[in-house]
Parts: sequence; C-alpha cells; structure tokens
Amino acid sequence: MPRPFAEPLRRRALIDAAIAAIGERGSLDVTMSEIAGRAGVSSALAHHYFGAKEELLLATMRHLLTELGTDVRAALSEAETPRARISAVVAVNFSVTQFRPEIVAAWLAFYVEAQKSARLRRLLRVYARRLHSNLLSGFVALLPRPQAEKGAEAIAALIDGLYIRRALKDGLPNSASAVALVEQVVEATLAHSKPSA
Amino acid sequence: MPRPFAEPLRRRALIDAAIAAIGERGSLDVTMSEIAGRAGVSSALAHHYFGAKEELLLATMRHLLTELGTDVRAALSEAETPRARISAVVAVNFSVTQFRPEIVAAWLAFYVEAQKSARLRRLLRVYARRLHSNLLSGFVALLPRPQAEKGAEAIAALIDGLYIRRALKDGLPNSASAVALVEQVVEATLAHSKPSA
DNA sequence: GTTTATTGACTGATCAGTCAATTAAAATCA
DNA sequence: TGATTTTAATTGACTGATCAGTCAATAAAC
Repeated sequence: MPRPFAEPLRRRALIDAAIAAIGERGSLDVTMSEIAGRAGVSSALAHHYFGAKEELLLATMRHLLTELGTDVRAALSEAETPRARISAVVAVNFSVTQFRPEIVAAWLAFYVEAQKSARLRRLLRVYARRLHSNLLSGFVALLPRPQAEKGAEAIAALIDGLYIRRALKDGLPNSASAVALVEQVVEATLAHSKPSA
Repeated sequence: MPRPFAEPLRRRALIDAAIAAIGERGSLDVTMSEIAGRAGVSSALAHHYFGAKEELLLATMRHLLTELGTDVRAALSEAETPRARISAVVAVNFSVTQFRPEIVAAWLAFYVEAQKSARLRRLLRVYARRLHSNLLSGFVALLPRPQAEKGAEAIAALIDGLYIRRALKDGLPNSASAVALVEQVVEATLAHSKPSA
C-alpha cells in the first residue's frame, strides 16, 4: 500500500501492540507477526522500522520506563513534605495506569529477559536506581543516613515483590491493598528507627 | 548402548541439568538437547522419560519446591519461639542452598512461565501459600490476627522482591544483607503493631 | 526371549529476518 | 499547472535456522 501513515505513528502503534501482546501471553515470546498483526501491519513493516525484534522490545521497555518516570515526576512535584514524597512514589507505582495486568506482566517478562540482554539489564538498572533514589529523597529527611538507605531498599524490594504477586494473580494485591500494605511498612519503619538528629 | 543406568538416576540427572541450564541462560527457553547434553544423554532419552518438555520443567519446579519445603521444615522444627519461627523461615529462604543464582533465576523464570501454564501456576500458588502460612504461624502468636496477616503478607512479598533484585545482580542483596533487611522490617512491624492481648 | 535403555536420524512446525516489487505521496522541473 | 522523478511506506513471498517430538533400530540385562 501507499504512504498513508508516517513513521512515528507506526512505531507507537507497534509498541502499544507489543505491550498488549506481551501482557496477554504473559511473556516476551510473542512473534513479530503477532505484534504486527495487532498493530494492523505486516511483520515486514515492523522489521522495517525496528530492525531486529530486540530493538522493538527495547523500545517497548523504554516506553514503559518513560511513562513511569513522567508519572513519578508529576506526583513528586506535588508532594510538600518528605513523608509525602514517599507516599507519592508508592501511589504512582500502584496507580491505575501502572498497576495494570499487562504492564505488570511486561515488567516481569523484561526482568527475565534482562538475564540474556545486557542492554535490557542496563535499562532495568536505571529503573531500580531511580526508584531507590526517589524513595531515599523522602527517607533521608526523616531518618539518619544508614537507616534511610535501608528503609528505601526495603520499600523498593517490597514494591517489586507485590508486582510479582500481582502477576501471579493469587488474589491479594489490588491497588488499594498493596498501597495500604506498603504504607504500613513505611510507618513501622519510620516509627521504629529513631527520627534523625 | 546397553542398560547401564536406571530411570530414577536419569530423571534426577536431567532435573539437575535443567536447573543448571535454566540458571545459566536465565530463562526457561533452554532446549531439550541442551539439557540432555548436560546430563550426558541424548535428547531422545529425555523425551523418553519425561514425554513433553513441559513435564520436565514441571518436575524441575516440583524438585525445587520439595527441597525448599524440606529445608523449611527442618528449620522450623528447631525454632523454639514464635519469633524464632519467623527468623527460621527468612533464614532458609536466603540460605546458601536456596539463594544461589541458578536457583533464583529458575524461580523467576518459572514465575513468568506460570502465566502460560496453569499447572505451573498451581505449583507456585502452593509455594506462596506455604510461605504465607509458615510466616503467619510465627506472627499470629505475637500480634492480633489482622496485623499478623498483614505482617506475613509484607514479609512474603519482601522476600520475593529481594529474589528479583538478586536476579538482576545489581549488587546489593547477598544472603547476609538480605536477611538483615528482612529482619529489620520484621522488628519494625512487631514493634509498631501493638502486641496481642 | 522379553523387557528396558539408549540413540541417530528424521519430520513438521514455527519464526526472525530479507528482498524485490508495488504504490502513492512529495519534490522538482517544464 | 501538469509532467516526471525521487522518496517513503508497505507487503507477499521467500529462506535458513532452530527445535520439540517421533521412531525404528540396537544392545544389554533379566
């Protein structure tokens, strides 16, 4: 066919299709044809725009990371106190836009794939560091350094753990109860470690 | 060749080889030939004993689950107090036999695969329930019911989250620091929620 | 002589990635 | 403006590789 649509539109459609396909299958071994089909184009076109499959997957991961980053930045800008910063980060991670089954499944799948792909691993590290540093920016004003570090680590790990459980769909973690659980641990951690000097 | 080795030996060798292969690749898409090769047999033999690949994977998962279960039971039997029960569960999950890179990678890979395979999902649920109930058996004597439930959920999710982070190899969680982190959260949770009546 | 272990050699399916051909929009020119 | 050339979008039809799973053949143990 002719030249009806342009590159950015197609790229975006393919990334959206990739998220949907990965979310439905629950893993990264979806075929290029499946993704392309969902986006309403041929697999040849997907290769035309992204080259190898890994590039498309990488672009998809970057997209997810960018959206999460945008949401977090917006939420943090509204937070007035250190304590509110912590809650903002938690809230965003379990917000309706982020804590959806497809998104969660995609994250989990990317974690596994990162074992194989150094580039993917690097992206995931960016995410981990950002999460840690955002949490730390709240904790550090409320606790002495070493406790603040530990607190941020614990909350970050807890968030990841709840994501896994969501992927398993074993019931428990809907958004609200996940947030409540994390907040409870935040409270306990803050109360237990002595407030900073 | 003749009849030099018998079924149970081969099955076990194949399961061990599967764990090693999955651990090295970091995902479940290892080929039957790769696994069989590692076990020193032909892929045809692997099919002879396990039928489909999924059966071998399932058997591998069951093996991991069984070993973990055995370790946990042993540790719990030595725990004298409720508080010690909690620590015992935590300690086993991060023990040298469980918290090895191959094992961690295998768990993560199985989580992803569970999205596709209902039978695998069922096994993982067994694990999740067992972990929760073991933790709860400690918490329930120290906190009122609802808080005990929440505490057990939080610690279980935290453990899973630390496993993910280990898989990412981003540094932090070696056994010792992982245990310390979890114990800190346990302490904070126990101190913060009022002791039971 | 029956049973069991074991394999090499297949087969069929699936997929990532390529490529030459087609079509139409855009740019250039008359 | 209308003609023509260039450029980009798009695909169907391939190819080559990889793999799960099968099977008939062999040989040792019982």
